[in-house]
Amino acid sequence: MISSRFTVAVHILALVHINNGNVTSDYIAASVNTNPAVIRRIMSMLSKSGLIASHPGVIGINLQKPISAITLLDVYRAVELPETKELFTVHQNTNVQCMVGKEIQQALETPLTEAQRQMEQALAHTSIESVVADILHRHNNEAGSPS
Amino acid sequence: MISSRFTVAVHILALVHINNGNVTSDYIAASVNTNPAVIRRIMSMLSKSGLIASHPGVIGINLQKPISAITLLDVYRAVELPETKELFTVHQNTNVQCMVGKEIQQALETPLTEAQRQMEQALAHTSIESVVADILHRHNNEAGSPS
DNA sequence: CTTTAATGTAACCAATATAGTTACATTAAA
DNA sequence: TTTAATGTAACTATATTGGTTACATTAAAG
Repeated sequence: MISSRFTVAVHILALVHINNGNVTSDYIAASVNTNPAVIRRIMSMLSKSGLIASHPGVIGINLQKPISAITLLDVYRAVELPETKELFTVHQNTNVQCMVGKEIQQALETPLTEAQRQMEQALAHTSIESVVADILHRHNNEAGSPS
Repeated sequence: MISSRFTVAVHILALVHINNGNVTSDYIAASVNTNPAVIRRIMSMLSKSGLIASHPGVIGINLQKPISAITLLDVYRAVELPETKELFTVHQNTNVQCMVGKEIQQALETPLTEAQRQMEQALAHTSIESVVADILHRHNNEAGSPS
């Protein structure tokens, strides 16, 4: 299972974009319903990946790329797998005296890498801009009369 | 990250197929290099999903479907997400007073479901039969002279 | 019938990941 | 100088994973 850091990070970026960067970690935390330190921890990961920039003592979070150029894949890579890069865990230290134990990792590499690639390509097809557009669209529809 | 139960389960099925079902959990554990109880725990999940059948006191594991009809997706679903079914964790209990907090889960559902679907479809393209064929192929190539 | 050996499963344990929480140093604006 | 925000560390609770031991159940072999 992929942790909720990912969707929280999308939440952060949506708020940053909608408010033109004028948001604090306290404000974001109130929307996410968690602790400001949790938000700042995820912000740190987004900063290290070059998606946002912020400064101590200064209100405001600056997107480092156009919102239309930030995809779900960028966010996923920023907050999940910051070092490992692999979606699937392949068991190691198998018995090389056995043919299956000797070859299983290599035999699985191609199909598992391809599965990960397909998932990542799907994430790459959606920008944060379109997620925000969907949020605004849903909000406007609900804000209208219920007739 | 997806746990190694998945690749261990593939390992189990490969050994079952290659040995025509005449394998014990001790034998499999020696190839995987783990404890027999770990193997039996995963076997239990494969049984509950209808992929294999076995019986106390009896050596032998019976595939319940043709090996060519068992895909990596079948195995993945059997040993991962036995109840939840969702690859991504979406944070809940967000602040509905905020537009983003109110709509974020719905806005993410389509792209995340699609990403999961793409990954699963990729897994569905590879059968255990083809994994075993790859193992045999690699084994035969290496077994030959190194010339 | 008895012995043997295998599966099915429960009960722990250690290690790790996740998310929440508190605290505080650093920084810059008012 | 005061205020307030970020950056980060430390600690905790919880859940997951994988390893381990133990044992009841079962069936085959002798």
